[in-house]
Amino acid sequence: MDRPELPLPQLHAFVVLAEELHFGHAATRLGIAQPPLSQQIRRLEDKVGHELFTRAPGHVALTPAGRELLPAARRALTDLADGLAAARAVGSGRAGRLRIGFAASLALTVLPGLLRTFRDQSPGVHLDIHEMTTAPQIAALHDKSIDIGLLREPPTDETELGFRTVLSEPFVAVLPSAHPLAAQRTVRLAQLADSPFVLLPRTAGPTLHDQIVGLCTAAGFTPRMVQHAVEWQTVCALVETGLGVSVAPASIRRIRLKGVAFRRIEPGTARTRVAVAWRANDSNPLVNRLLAAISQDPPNRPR
Amino acid sequence: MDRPELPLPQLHAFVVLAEELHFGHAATRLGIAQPPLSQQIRRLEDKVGHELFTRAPGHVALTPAGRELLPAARRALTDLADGLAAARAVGSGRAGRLRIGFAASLALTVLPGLLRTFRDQSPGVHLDIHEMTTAPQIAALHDKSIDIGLLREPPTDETELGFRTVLSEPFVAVLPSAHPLAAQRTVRLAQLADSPFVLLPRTAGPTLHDQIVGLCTAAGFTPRMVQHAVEWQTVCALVETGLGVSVAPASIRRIRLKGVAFRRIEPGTARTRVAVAWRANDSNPLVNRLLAAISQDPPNRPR
DNA sequence: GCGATCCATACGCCCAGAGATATCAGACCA
DNA sequence: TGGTCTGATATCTCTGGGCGTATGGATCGC
Repeated sequence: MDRPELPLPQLHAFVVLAEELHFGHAATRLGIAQPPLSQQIRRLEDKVGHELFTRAPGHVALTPAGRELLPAARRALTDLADGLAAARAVGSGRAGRLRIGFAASLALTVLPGLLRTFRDQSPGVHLDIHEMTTAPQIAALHDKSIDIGLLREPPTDETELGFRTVLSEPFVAVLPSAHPLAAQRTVRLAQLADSPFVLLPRTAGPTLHDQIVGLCTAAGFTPRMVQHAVEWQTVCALVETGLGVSVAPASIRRIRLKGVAFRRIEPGTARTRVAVAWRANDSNPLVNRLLAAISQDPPNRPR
Repeated sequence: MDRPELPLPQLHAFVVLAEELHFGHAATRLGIAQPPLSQQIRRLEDKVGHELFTRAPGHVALTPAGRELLPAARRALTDLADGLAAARAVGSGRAGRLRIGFAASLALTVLPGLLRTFRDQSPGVHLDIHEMTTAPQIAALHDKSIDIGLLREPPTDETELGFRTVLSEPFVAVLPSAHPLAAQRTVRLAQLADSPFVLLPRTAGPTLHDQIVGLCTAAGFTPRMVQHAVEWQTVCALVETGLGVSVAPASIRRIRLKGVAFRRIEPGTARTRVAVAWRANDSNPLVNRLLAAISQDPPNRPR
């Protein structure tokens, strides 16, 4: 690509004159006097090396060379105007694309409100949402395949990522309706000691997994795993079949299955945090806009 | 169309930097020092209103806004470079389009050589050739639907057109082979006084028509028209059928029909001129190139 | 900790070009 | 023939920006 030879102001004058075919009118449209316009055209013709207009008195017309240059000039000007507008829209966060990873358990709680709030504020922004568990979200943030993560139990050793807790919720026991404990309003964790467990695999989200196992350990037993499933939806389905019980964040109450009962765990002091995560050095203004949307409309309780 | 906000040199620098993603290398490619490049980018970012690159030490990358602007900038630059090259090619006569009207009788004589010469000199030029008689050529030159005319007997009262004679040729008698006069090597015009005539209609080319009729009148008779035809080819075909005789420019000897004889007219003083015609005020360089091609390769005798 | 690398900043030079006003020249019309 | 319209020319001003050199500051690798 060579260095540009034709200044844009002259091309603009050229295009306008080509439309008006009248120096006086074109100058008026350009907001300048007529002599400067004559100069602009003259300079442009000097650079092109050929006349672009024939000036018969009372009749200005394009030469073949001018006819050849006109569409290119027009395209260049509109391209730049459009490109500039688009760049400004993206730069100011009025448009663009934001890739969001989210934990499946949030699909029914924090995610809908967040998306609605953000879309209202930034209707021009395209949102790509990808369901993924915590660990893949961290990796995806690092390799820049997502810009925002909505995840559980953020790791504490991530210096390049920012985290902000958006929700703190207790745990619930997930029981088949037929389970004896389902008759109680609340459940103490130790009562689950003998039941087989269904949980997410540790690789999906080690922190949350360790937290749940830790709770059981504190209650005096080691949970006996019979099955792993990568989505809470699946966990509930497995519980429904009577395969086992589970312990899960309260959000999953939103998953309504006939044969599954959710029971508050006593004491309810242990809580799991849902956080939004982003690259600390991300200059994309949409990231900050989304964080602002979260602050403005905090989903601070499980609904 | 608004006045352009982004200077092209800055956009050029932007595009190069977006390709190199390295200020030093980009500056070298642009042939300038590094600080000026930093300034260019800075000024461009000021005008856009947003950063276009993230400058992490050792790692320059486009922002979303920059990614949005880049294709538009690239398109604009290539469009202008291409448009400028095309305009220069057209302006210098290396490319473009030339519309030529020509009399059908020249299709076998002056036209082929002229086209060959011109195409050799200006291979990039597209030639539109249109067969038409003299009067329509004059009209087409005036309304600019052709740029060049090749016609017979140019009118003398056309101030806005330029003419140059390219060929002066005698007349021949066109006879059926069976005609008694076909036995002679030459024919005196008065010998045709009793034969019916086939000619082009006067509207096709009044000057040539009047000239032929004038020759007959000078020879002491008024030709008796039995048929008009708008092409010499047709005239010859009609003569072949024995419908009549004709008087035509010698060029039409090139039309070879078994049953038609061409005979020199004695005395051969009367000649018809073939001229090239153009708009005197036409600034199209291709017109002058074509005129130059004619001067260089004069088709000065009927072949 | 010490260069090396890389980009930003500061400052100065200089010119192309965009703008204005005043004036001229040709064509056309009354 | 003189007025009008149109575009060109002449001349001046001013500023944006393109480029240079010198220097500062941050990060990285050894």
